[in-house]
Amino acid sequence: MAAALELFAEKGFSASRLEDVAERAGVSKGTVYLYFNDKEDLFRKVVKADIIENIDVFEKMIESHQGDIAPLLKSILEQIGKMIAETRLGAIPKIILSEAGNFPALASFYRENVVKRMFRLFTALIERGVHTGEFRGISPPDAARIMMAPFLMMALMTNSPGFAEAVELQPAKHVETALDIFFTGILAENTGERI
Amino acid sequence: MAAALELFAEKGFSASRLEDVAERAGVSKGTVYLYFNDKEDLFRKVVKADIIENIDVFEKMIESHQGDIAPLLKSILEQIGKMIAETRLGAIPKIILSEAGNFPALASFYRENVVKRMFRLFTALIERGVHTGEFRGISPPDAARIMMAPFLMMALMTNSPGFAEAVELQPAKHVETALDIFFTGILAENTGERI
DNA sequence: CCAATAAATGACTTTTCAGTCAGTTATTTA
DNA sequence: TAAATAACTGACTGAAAAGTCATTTATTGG
Repeated sequence: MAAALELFAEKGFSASRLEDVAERAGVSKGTVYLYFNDKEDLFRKVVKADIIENIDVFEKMIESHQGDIAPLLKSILEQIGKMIAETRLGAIPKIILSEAGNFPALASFYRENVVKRMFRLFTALIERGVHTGEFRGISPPDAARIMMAPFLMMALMTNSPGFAEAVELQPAKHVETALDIFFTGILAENTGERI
Repeated sequence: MAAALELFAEKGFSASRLEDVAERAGVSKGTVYLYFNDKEDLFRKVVKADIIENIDVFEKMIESHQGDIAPLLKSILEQIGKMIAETRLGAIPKIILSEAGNFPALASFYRENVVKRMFRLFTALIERGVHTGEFRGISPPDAARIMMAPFLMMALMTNSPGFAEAVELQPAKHVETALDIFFTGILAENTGERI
């Protein structure tokens, strides 16, 4: 599955030969079919693994959280940034977006269980911040989308050869700047809405 | 070429049958081969058309501009937002990112002539704003990347069925919020660096 | 109006690759 | 240590799709 994720990220799903996946994993093509019904099944299992659990963790963190929203939000985003920088998980949104048209069921699963869930989670957090007066009166869903964008960008670019370099994208710096500009942009204190 | 762009955007390059491109264009498969050497040649020509000219226009606008940077920057970004919302051009970055591994030469062309050029253009503008004191002392290349992210997001999502809806992305609103948060986040006046 | 030329067609050939399975190798159990 | 079982292999098959080209259809010019 790790070999498949790598190859799919590099070449896309359709353009990846199952034999190359097998070779990269150090087995023969036949072996792959002992564990996965077909190529699509392999793709589906690659996507489902490792994704859902992380969201559960974030939801738990949020439920039990007390106090200011910004530090929690920053902490979650920093963790996501680390995950994209240090693992191959960022390749999954890239593959999903590319292949959404060919695998409607999988795309739908991903939209419902990952995209929408993350979006709701961030929207709810920002809403809390707006209610307490910590953030200024922006629309929470709109702000959530803008907040997510630099992370999507980073996921895509670090998994497409040469693109991160083309925009001088260094993960840690990128996350830091994203948080700096976003929070400066929505904190009430910076636009005179509070204090 | 318009038919190809549509189909590649929907299904990806490898998964698109040349016969389907031909059908959508209202010609036969043979006809496609009269105008393009092979599938890859078609892809290359689709990507190169319509992209470069727009950047030339922006560079001209910038050269001749006098006065505050923010309004110019906003105007350029609004135009880009409109283009993504109203044409299929946003599909091109999506296809390029997906297929970068399979077409290194094309990916390299796109990185040099589109990504890097836009990136330099935005970086230079932000730098001017920082120098005049209009923007606070952020790193221009870092800010440029963050500024571009919501537009990349929009290009990808509006060209992947169901994803724009999943995050309630309405192009005009999205652009407006992106600009609002970004400029609030970098204007010097909001962090006390100027007046 | 007809010949010459250009454009388009779609049946055909070739290539590629997902998926199969009879045979081989490794591991477990008695 | 030998039989039984499990894991793996890669040559093979069939389907799908890229790419070809002899033939047909449309356009132009005299």
